[in-house]
Amino acid sequence: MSAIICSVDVVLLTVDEGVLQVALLERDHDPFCGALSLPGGFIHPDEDQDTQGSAARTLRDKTGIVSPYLEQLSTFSGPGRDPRGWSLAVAYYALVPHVLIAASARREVSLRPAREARGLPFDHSEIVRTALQRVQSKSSYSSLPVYLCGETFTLPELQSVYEVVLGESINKVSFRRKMDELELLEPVEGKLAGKAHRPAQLYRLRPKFRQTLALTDRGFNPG
Amino acid sequence: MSAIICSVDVVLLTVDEGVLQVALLERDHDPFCGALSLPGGFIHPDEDQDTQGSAARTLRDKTGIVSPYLEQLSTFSGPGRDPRGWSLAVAYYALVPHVLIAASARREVSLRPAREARGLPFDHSEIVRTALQRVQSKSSYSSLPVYLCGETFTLPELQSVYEVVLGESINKVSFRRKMDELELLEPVEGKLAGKAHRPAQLYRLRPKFRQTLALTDRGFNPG
DNA sequence: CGAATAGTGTCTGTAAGACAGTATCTG
DNA sequence: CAGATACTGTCTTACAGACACTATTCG
Repeated sequence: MSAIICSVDVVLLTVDEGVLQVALLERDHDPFCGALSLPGGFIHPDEDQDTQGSAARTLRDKTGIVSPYLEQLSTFSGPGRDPRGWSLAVAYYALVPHVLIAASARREVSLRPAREARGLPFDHSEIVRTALQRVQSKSSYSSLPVYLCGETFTLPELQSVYEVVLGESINKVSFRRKMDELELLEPVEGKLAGKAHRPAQLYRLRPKFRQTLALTDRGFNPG
Repeated sequence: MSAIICSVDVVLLTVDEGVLQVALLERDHDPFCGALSLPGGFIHPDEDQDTQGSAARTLRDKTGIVSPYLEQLSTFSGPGRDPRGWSLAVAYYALVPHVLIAASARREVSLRPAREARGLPFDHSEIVRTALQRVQSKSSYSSLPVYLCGETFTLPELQSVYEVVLGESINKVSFRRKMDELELLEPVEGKLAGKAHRPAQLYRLRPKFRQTLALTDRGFNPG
């Protein structure tokens, strides 16, 4: 029961430029001073109600972002992941619309294509990989990707976010049928004018799904 | 970063008497001396390669069982869950066939119906609840329940285990079709004589699935 | 009107559920 | 042979995917 280094790390994901991006910060002290890494920090028992609180606090303090979606991913541990000694990190992942990052993220935050994140310090590359698997898997049978959209969005936008997350294209008719059955969305007045074509209907999350995922039995299958 | 109590807890599940059972131990010291609780213990940085190692060691030392399936569940934390102070427990769940418990479990191990586990010390009731949800959910689209069967088993036995875990009955034809498609099992010589009727074919896990789950797209649906 | 994107109607194929049949054991 | 359980053949139903059609905007 000697010294265990207890920390949290957050994989903050967003979709920009048609790609899943992960938020990284340049470390300002050793170990790995100067390297880009996940936002993370020590657990503060005096301050935090639990590790979820530690993650929310760390994310807010280091990136400026208060994420509407923050979920525990997994706990990583062992003698080798931190040169300072045996350590334990409870990892979380957050999903935020890109507009929120543009609006409130501190300038130090760097976005990098998440699937190309390699060579990060500690075991952060593995944590990012695990987060991507979880988000991809969970998106295949739930409404998780709506957290990557803003307040309002169109169905083609939402489908595109699903396709980016899942890494494969989805049948349009099936996608819309499924969205309809889930009764997840409600139309919002005001259309989104595209560039120079038929504008799409705007939708928003129904209030009852603000804090809950909608689940589907059979998933969004490629097509 | 003051003192954080770091431990692991294991939810050991098995199917007996047609019910999911959880293994509990009587605590022999405070806090909660005398109460039935999950097998758990402190992380030993000098000894453990990671928390998975801590969980395997704790399970072996306290129950005598070496589980073929042990997976991280979630991490529970906060100032209130342990009267000694701010604590963090990495929870794991293990699935073992009942014959293994009969063969190697220490006499102190008590099995209790898992869905009725309430009033356990710390937040162990919540941990058990979370484990049940995870196992149920994962069983609906994977071969997880085979770990609850012994080396060899019949299809009616396996289906019954699925039904116990999922809490609902499964269409027999669909179940067998699915098992066939997954190419998960191979027949074994020697039939299992039931009580007084047609004996069922014995099967075992194909070697390539010893360490891997088989996944299905659409799940085992009730019927 | 043409181009481009949004959205829909409908056919088809696939896979799951229901049901009823056959197979094989004990006493 | 009766009873009980194991296993299978096949029809029906439900849902996902394909495709082609209509709708609406801009220039």
